[in-house]
Amino acid sequence: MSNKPTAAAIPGNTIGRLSLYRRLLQELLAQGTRQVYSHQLARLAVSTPSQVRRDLMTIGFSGSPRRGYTISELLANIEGLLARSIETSVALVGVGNLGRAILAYYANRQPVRFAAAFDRAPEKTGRILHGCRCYPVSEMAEVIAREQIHVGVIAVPAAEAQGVADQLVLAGVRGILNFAPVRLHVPAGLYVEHVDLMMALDKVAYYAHQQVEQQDSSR
Amino acid sequence: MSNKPTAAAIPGNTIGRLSLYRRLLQELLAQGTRQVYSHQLARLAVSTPSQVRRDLMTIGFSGSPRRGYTISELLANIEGLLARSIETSVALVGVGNLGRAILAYYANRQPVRFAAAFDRAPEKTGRILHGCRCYPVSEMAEVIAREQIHVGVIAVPAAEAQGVADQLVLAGVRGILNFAPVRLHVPAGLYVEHVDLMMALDKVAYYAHQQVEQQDSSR
DNA sequence: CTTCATTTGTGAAACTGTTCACAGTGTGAA
DNA sequence: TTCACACTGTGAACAGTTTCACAAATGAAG
Repeated sequence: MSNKPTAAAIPGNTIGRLSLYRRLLQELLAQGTRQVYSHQLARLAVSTPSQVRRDLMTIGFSGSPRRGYTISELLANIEGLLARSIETSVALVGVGNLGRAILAYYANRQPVRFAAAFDRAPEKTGRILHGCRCYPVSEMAEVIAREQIHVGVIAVPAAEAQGVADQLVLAGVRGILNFAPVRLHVPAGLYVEHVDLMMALDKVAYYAHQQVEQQDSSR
Repeated sequence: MSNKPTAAAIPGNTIGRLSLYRRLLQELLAQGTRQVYSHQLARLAVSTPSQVRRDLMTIGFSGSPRRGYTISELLANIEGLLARSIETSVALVGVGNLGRAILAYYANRQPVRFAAAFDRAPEKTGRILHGCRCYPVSEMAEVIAREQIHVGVIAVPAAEAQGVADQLVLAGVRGILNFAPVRLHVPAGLYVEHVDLMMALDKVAYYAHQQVEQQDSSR
């Protein structure tokens, strides 16, 4: 039986929170804490104890009553689950303002390796930024195959994003993180995560403004 | 009756999609299209016709059978709802790599006005970046009050984010867009949107890798 | 050894968001 | 003017997620 039943599909929200827990647990461990209760982790994550327990239950991790969860074990568990990221090499496409900021942001954070960057502009290629070599887009397929890259990060203008995505898919990438303000069409089964900055700001503006109105109307 | 019943709380997901529809509709209008069907908009948004119709129903907008939705009307409707953003001034805190990229990204996109930026480092203050003046953090309260800023964007290192959030709240901001990899604690009623780049990449890496495994196990 | 306080694990309820399916309707064609 | 079609609007089913509430387990204290 090579198929562990634990390996069922974990919902995206849960994966997101696990990523957060990992960071928090790393900090706690660095501070010398050994054990943690669901309510403590919940406070750090700005969540609820129930939610934390449910998430840990989802990944099949157990604590013990009265003692809580052993941080080192829990951390190992979560890292084993997610951060094959360690084994996952990533490619960045688009070395503009945003691309460079992304590179800087992820540089030297543990579980990520940017194995290559790509840009159309010749003056950007050939250099090494934050430990990541920049190639011309024409070499994308070749480099992605050679470096065993499974994830692509798109940080190009909206108009070029779909084309880049197509190239990435063709090159064999299995997941895409897209910063361009367009929805990407990809073959079924491929995973795409959109980070839509415009949408994010619109949401904040909407709710912030709504509050102002409620305040006004309650005079 | 000053309270329009339409003004009920619209769920965050819907607001997000409306933001997307707005962009798509703007493009369509620029191309000279006048009318659009739910299934067309759905294809552009990589969504479903049902979802589109439900969203427009949520904001109380009606089309007509066989004709679809009139783009100009729909756009006006959505903009009237969301993009009080036009009236909402925004402040950026943290003018590092990410902060500058954010500024560049939003600069000259219609419904956003970055009225001020703040940074601790003296060598960054006093300049004007992408049409946005940079002040020292000590002047935050004053500038935010003067410029009627209601939204703050946080792009500082994790360790400083909570402190900055507290200052923003104190200065009277009503919504926060947070790029720092920490969960912020704010008074109830204030809106916070987190853009967690680490989490986003973890999600992609997880699902991308899972795919690889499924492929392998199905030999 | 027993009791008590505390925390986990989890079935079930409640809630939220999405999709279905079809009645109703305006439109263009004849 | 009538007809048939292709669309919208929406109640209701469905799916997914979060929260509740409580039994079971554990360690500490007496």
